[in-house]
Formats: sequence, structure tokens, C-alpha cells
Amino acid sequence: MDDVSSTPAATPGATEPPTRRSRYHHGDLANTLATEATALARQGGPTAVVLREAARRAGVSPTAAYRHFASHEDLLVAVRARAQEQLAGAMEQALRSLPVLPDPRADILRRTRVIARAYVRFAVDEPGLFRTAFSNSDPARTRARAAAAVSPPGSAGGTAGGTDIYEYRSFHILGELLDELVATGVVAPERREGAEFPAWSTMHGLATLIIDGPLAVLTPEQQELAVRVTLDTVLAGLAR
Amino acid sequence: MDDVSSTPAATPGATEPPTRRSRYHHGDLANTLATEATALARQGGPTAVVLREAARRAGVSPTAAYRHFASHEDLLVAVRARAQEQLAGAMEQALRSLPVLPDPRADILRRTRVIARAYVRFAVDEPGLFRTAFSNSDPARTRARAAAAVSPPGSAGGTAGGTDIYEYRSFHILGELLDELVATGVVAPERREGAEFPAWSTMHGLATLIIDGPLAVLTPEQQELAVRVTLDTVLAGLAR
DNA sequence: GCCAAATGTGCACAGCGTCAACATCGGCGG
DNA sequence: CCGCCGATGTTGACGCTGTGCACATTTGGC
Repeated sequence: MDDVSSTPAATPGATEPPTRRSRYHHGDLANTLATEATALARQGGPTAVVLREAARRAGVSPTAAYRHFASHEDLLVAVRARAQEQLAGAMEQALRSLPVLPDPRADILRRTRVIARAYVRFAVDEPGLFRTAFSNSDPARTRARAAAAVSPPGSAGGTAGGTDIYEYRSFHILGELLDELVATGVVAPERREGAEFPAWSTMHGLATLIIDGPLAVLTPEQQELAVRVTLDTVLAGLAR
Repeated sequence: MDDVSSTPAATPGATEPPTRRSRYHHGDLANTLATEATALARQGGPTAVVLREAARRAGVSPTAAYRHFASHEDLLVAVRARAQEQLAGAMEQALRSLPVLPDPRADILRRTRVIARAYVRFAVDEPGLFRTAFSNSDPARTRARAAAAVSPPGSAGGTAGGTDIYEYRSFHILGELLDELVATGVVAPERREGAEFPAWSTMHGLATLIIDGPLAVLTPEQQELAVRVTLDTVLAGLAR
């Protein structure tokens, strides 16, 4: 399938796309392994990411993976990044195929609904990837990250420190959306600060409750209703 | 009963008053195993629940566990139930130690804030248990559960089918809270239907984003702010 | 008091992550 | 053009896991 590569150093040279290598040295194993591992995550979530199976699918011995990933956890980190990227991609894709409405207020409102729906839809359509995107195997890691201070949760733009919320592209998209909502007068300016929290929490909570939690028992129609009610509520809460 | 023990070394609790029999073969292993497994989940989350280790701590052979749990997944199910119970217990506990305010409106509002805060606090204080409570290893299981239809998401009371949202005690608590919010005129009656979705999604989303997601980088103070802003927003959205 | 059911043990197997030692390739200096 | 050396891949092994099978022990009902 089409996979969205997220490696910073993209292959600049000419390599055969149709994967024709039977040499002792496999072309770019790192990328292939991450891709295969992502495929595993897609069906089965983070626990389905097993290094040996990824190596098997890449046609390589298990230990070969260790030339490119320090550990299983390291491979999972790469898969997580890809999953995050696919989520953000799904959100942007939903926006892309959207005609612009004449009324800017109606336009931004609809885009907001579309984005929220895309977020939840991605979770429902690709639960494995979604779970993986927000998986956290090592608690210590999270604590360590928390040590790095970040800027106050105000408007987008100024951030400090290497660990940044905005490294999550989906969060960035959300921030811009909120700015537009304020600009068009839908959202009260005095409610802009920290508005990402209720907005994102709502979408994310709904998505996880549907795929992992109690709301899984809802029929698709009921889930649809849940999305609508939830979105309306948070919009009403942010409205001026 | 849900004391947060501070001694990770010895037996982590588990008082069994009923069967006071002499130590014949072995006590009620099922309970002991579940307790030990829950202790594992507490530090390390669902992936830390390993059957052999639980058996080891219970002082029995690994296969002994199979007399009480059909599989590792089955053991995890038991641990999940315990984790859910502890979450609900923490919420109720937070309410219990709360004096009643004269103004019913102020009272229910404060209880709402306390409950939401307790939910997030439990996730932060006991990330392992919280993650376990909402873990889902087998996608097929979720799909199967979804097959069982439930009643429309309206007011509490009428539900159909064995699989019920309200088997989650925390959800039940939330429903009653919303009823009171309507009764005291804080929440518009016409917004009552499906109000559990935005309310719970918000709390749950915030909690998971903090312990597993991007919001982990926030300082405790910033997390506090995030909780407040999020709660205010959803309350404003539900208000009449 | 005996026997069957319940409960716990030992052993074994396959699969996992990972390490150490060895094999092979490909690019660079001579 | 050649040889070498670092990057890459392989084999084998270790300890861990979940789990099935045959066997040992306990216990409650007759």
C-alpha cells in the first residue's frame, strides 16, 4: 500500500522502487523494517509489533534489525512516528477535498467538524495505528520528557525546549484551526488561551472511548450521534 | 479500601476475610493471582502483566494459574475489572470527603469539578492501572462486543443486552452527576441527551493525553490549568 | 473410608528480544 | 587496480514468555 515515510533523510539517490534486491546487503533495511512493523501495528496495535516478524517479512535475519534499531522499543518509536504522521495526513486529506464556502464563518465551522470527524474516523478505521500512535510502553520515558519545560499553552508560535507539543502535527493543525475560529468570531478571543486542551481532549477522548472503551458497544449510528453532540458541546463552550 | 500502598515489596494488600480455613493446599489462588497481577499492572501497565511472574509471587507454579484462568488474556480481563473498580472507587472517595455546600447549585458544580479532577488525578497517580483499565489487546473482542446493540444514549435507566455501558461504574457515576446538574438548572435539559459523551470524552481524553500523549510534557501547573480550562469549556457548552 | 473431582507440579515446546562471534559486501586510500 | 576496513547481514545461543500434557496431591461427597 501507500505508506507515508517520515524519515528526515529521504533517499536522494536513485533506487529501484519495485524492490528488486537479492543481494547480501538489502537496500534500505531501516525503512523496510519500519514499514513492515507499521503494517503489523496496523492490524493488532502496538503489541503486534514484533521485531522478528518484521525482519522475517523483510527477508532478513532477526539480528539484522539491530544494525538499524537499538532495540525493539526503538523500532516501536519509529512506528509511532509513522502512525502519528498517518493520523495527521488523514486529517489534512479530509480538509483538502473540501470546497470553500462563501461565508467564512460557515466555512471554518464546517472545516472544524470535518477535522474532528476525520480524527475519530481514523481511530475507528485504523484502530491499530491509532493505538500505536498514542502508545507508551515506558513510563520513565514520559516522565523524562515531562522534565523538559514547555512554553505556556497560549497562542501558537513561541515555544521553547527541544521537546515540543507542536512536534505533533495534528496538534499544530488544531492550533491553526482555533486561530481561524477566533478570527472569524466563532470562538471568543478570551477563550483562546488553552483552547487546544478541551478541543483536542474531546476528540481524542471520544476516539479512544470508542475503540478501546465502553463506547465500543455503540452502533455506528450512535457513535455518529456521539461525535455530533460532543462537537456541538465543545463548540458551544468556546463560542462567544 | 483502595489505599495507595507505599510498600511495593511485600504483599500488596488483598485481605480475604471469608474463607478462614487452615492453609491446606493453597488459599484462593484465583484471587491472589489477580491481586498480584494487578500489582504488576500498577507499575508497568497492561504489558507488565505477566502470568508467570504473578504465579511466582503467589508461590505456585506457572501452570497452576491455568486452573483459574483460561489464558493470559483471561487474567488480564480480571485485572482490567479491578483497575476499573479502583478508578470508580477513587472518584467516589473524592466525593465522600466533601462537605455539602448550602447552595445546591454551587454544591453540584463543585462536586462536578472534584469528580473530573479525581479522574485525571487517578490517571496521573496510577498510570499503570489507568492504562490497564482501558487497554484492549484483542480487537476482535471489541468488535464482538459492538455487535450487541444498546439502547439509545438518552437518559439513564433503560438499557438492553448483556453488554452495557453502565457496567462501567465510572460511567454510572457520571450519569447521575449530569442528572443533578439538570435538576439544579446548571445544565440545559435539552442538552441532557447524550451529554455523557462530551463530559466523559473530555475527562478521559485529557487524562490519556497527559499520561500517554503530547500533554505529558506539561508541567503539573500547566496540567492543572489544562484541567480547569477544559472543565470550564465543557460546562459552558452544556450550560443553559 | 474411598473415590472422583479439584487443584497444583514437572517437563516440554515454540516464539520472543537480545548478545557474541563470524561472514560478506562495498567504498576508499594506496 | 587492489586490498583493506567499516557497514551490514547471518548463525547460534541464552533467558524469558505463554501454554499443552502427563502426573501428583488434596479435598469433599457418598
